[in-house]
Amino acid sequence: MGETVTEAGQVDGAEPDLCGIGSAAAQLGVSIRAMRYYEQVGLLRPSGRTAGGNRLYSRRDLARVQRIRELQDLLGFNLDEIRAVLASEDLIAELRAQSHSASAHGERRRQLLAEALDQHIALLEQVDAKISRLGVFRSEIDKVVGNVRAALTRAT
Amino acid sequence: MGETVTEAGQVDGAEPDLCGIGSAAAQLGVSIRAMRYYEQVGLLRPSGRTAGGNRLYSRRDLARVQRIRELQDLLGFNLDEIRAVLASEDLIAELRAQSHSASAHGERRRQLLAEALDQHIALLEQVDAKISRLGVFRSEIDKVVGNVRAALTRAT
DNA sequence: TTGCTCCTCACGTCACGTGAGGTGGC
DNA sequence: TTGCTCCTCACGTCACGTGAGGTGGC
Repeated sequence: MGETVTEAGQVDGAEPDLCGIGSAAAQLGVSIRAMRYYEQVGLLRPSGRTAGGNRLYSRRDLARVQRIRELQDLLGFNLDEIRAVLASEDLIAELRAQSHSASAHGERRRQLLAEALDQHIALLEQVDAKISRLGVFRSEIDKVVGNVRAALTRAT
Repeated sequence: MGETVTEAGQVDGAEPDLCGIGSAAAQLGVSIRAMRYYEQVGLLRPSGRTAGGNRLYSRRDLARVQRIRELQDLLGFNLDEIRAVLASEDLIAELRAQSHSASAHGERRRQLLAEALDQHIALLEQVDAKISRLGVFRSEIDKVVGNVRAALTRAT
């Protein structure tokens, strides 16, 4: 891990806090294979590599993987759908980096922001729908639990 | 659909309200292939077949498929995990069918009920954990929406 | 030199999707 | 006879799991 970092793309030269694939996967609770697969399909790019070819991940990379897993686990999105969400988030971050006044095309910027807003509002609605369905499911299970508990007290 | 029903396993001879695989799949919003696959891996058994070999599903069969999809979509269970949950629910239904006093082994029955209760309480906890995670995720997305909205009002 | 972690193929698996070719009742 | 729905193989796909064989720094 003490190797020199190549192609980091870092602007400020101060310690970028990178870690290897094993440490990254352990911290996130995902498999090493999954990390490599996300890279293979173009969802994730490690911020650097060691001279020996080992992948190096920044905190932003780790946050990206976490977002991928949230969209998979909580909403059941496939990797193409996740790609679209991440593209929208990347766009927002990019538009925020260039200030409004500095941008040459203010109208184009406004339009892109509006699209990203719509996408995220749609996401919110999907989250709410899931929470609502889970509430219904919860009450079904709760009813079964109540019935079995009653049957048990009658049986003692 | 007007064919005679074989091997229905129905006790009371009155109209059992069976439907074909196409109608069943459409009602449930699942694919015909998925219905056949659940049968292939032993999760589902159509209540009957026509003389020509067409599958016939009862309301209980449809409810079973719905439960399979809930466990898949809402909790992300695989079919082995779902098999265990359904086995527990089947056991509860069976134990309820034979009344306590009629049962020869009351203690065995009590133990099986206790196990099924534990399983369903664990299920409840998993549902609650999912709802909680979704709440956190929701607030993250909500924050992004707020920020983008603010950027848009500044841009107008 | 010995472990340990990392690398790149590449085949296996789970839960289906998707034709291929054939049967059966209005 | 013509559609329509159903049937059984059987290969394809997505998101990885799992070795196979090799490299690289303490």
